[in-house]
Amino acid sequence: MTQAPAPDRGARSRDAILDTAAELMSRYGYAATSISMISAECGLPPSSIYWHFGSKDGIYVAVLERARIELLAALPPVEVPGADVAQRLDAFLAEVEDAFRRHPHGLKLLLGLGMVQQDASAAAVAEVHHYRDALVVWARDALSAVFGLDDRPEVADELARFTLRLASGTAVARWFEPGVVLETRPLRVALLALAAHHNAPARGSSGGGALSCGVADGEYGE
Amino acid sequence: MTQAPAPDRGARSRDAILDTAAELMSRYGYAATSISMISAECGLPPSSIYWHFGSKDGIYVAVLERARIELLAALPPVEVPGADVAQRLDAFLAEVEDAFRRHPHGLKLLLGLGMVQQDASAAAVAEVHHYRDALVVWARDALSAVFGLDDRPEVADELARFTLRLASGTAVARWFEPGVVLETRPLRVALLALAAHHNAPARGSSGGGALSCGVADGEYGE
DNA sequence: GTCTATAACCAGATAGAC
DNA sequence: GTCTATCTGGTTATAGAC
Repeated sequence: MTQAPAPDRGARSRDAILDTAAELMSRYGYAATSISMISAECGLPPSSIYWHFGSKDGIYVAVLERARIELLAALPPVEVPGADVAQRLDAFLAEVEDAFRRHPHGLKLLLGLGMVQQDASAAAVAEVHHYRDALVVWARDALSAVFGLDDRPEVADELARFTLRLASGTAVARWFEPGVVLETRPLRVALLALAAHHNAPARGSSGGGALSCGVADGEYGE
Repeated sequence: MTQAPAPDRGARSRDAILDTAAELMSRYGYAATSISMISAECGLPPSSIYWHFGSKDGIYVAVLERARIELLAALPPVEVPGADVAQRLDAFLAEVEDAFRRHPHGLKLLLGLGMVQQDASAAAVAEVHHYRDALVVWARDALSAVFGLDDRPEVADELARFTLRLASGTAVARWFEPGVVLETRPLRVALLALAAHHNAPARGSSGGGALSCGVADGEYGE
């Protein structure tokens, strides 16, 4: 009941602006989100928003930076626990699916800009690439750990690209139909088949050749 | 050398506006593309643009409609030729990859709006969904024909979703790095493994059980 | 740090001559 | 069908009191 001495009123306002901006920008995109909209939604006048962030680009950079930090914190650690490939993969996929469901902002922000490369401020472009690069590195390292691909970086890269592109595409689908989730069952089948196709060592699995798959390499092989 | 009697000057202007708008909107998104930009780029004054399309929404609808028609015309026909699954799948993937490479506008327009659902005009929303639905139907029918899934519509749906999401995600990646292509090799492995996982009949293939895959169903099965 | 008020500008859209 | 000129309203951003 202390009557709001509010030593940190500034920080709270800053967060409120950031929350509102993240919500609106991930819904309408950067260009279509105006300062007036943010102001009306969060209650603070435009001048306060400018006091905190300096410019519209500044808001965007701050929003994206926070989304990146939150998303990376929510993603599974690179060293997934599990004795064999199947266990690690299941743990990995469960956590990815969960992060995807609980952090709808992340990818939508990256997509919903409408200004990714051209005409944007250098800081905004840098943050966009920072965000994206962090995701790529995380995916490569995590999948490398899951499949034991320390000595096959190009395979880990392919699995990472595949996973991230499927996740991005699912984020696009969720844009059109809210409620769409990342389908981990087909992704699981696909990742196992891809690893087998490359004769991944499957270190820690029950057997060296266990991942080989007749379909991919045999009858229908390239 | 006929000195431009130009009986179809209107149609040519309309096309020029459409070309410019498609280029700009797929690059910057709908909201960030202004009438002035289109006017400056294509040479015609704003009033001419409004005479042809009535409103900014009208331009967007026309651009999207044309992109949809062009993309669908470029996609492989539903009935892919080929005696067995492998042949049909290869033909299918080759054409999809080609269409993806040669029609960079399509997906970027769908993504780069920043206004997909809310606040947009009813006509724009309808055209966006028309576009998307046409792609979904095409993918389901084509993959159903490739794998012989007439009696397994839910499997065809899953393969279609998988393929389209991977393609959408790749379109997003291409947004960041121009030159990115649709990787059909991993997609091929994944689709075969998914079909095998569902015990797809593989009608027209060399054998009924040929698609079964030890990895997906056996040791690591769910 | 937050507010009211407003400057400077550019957007989408229209009027009407030709 | 195309042009010049313009209206109205919203946009980013700032000034200055509190």
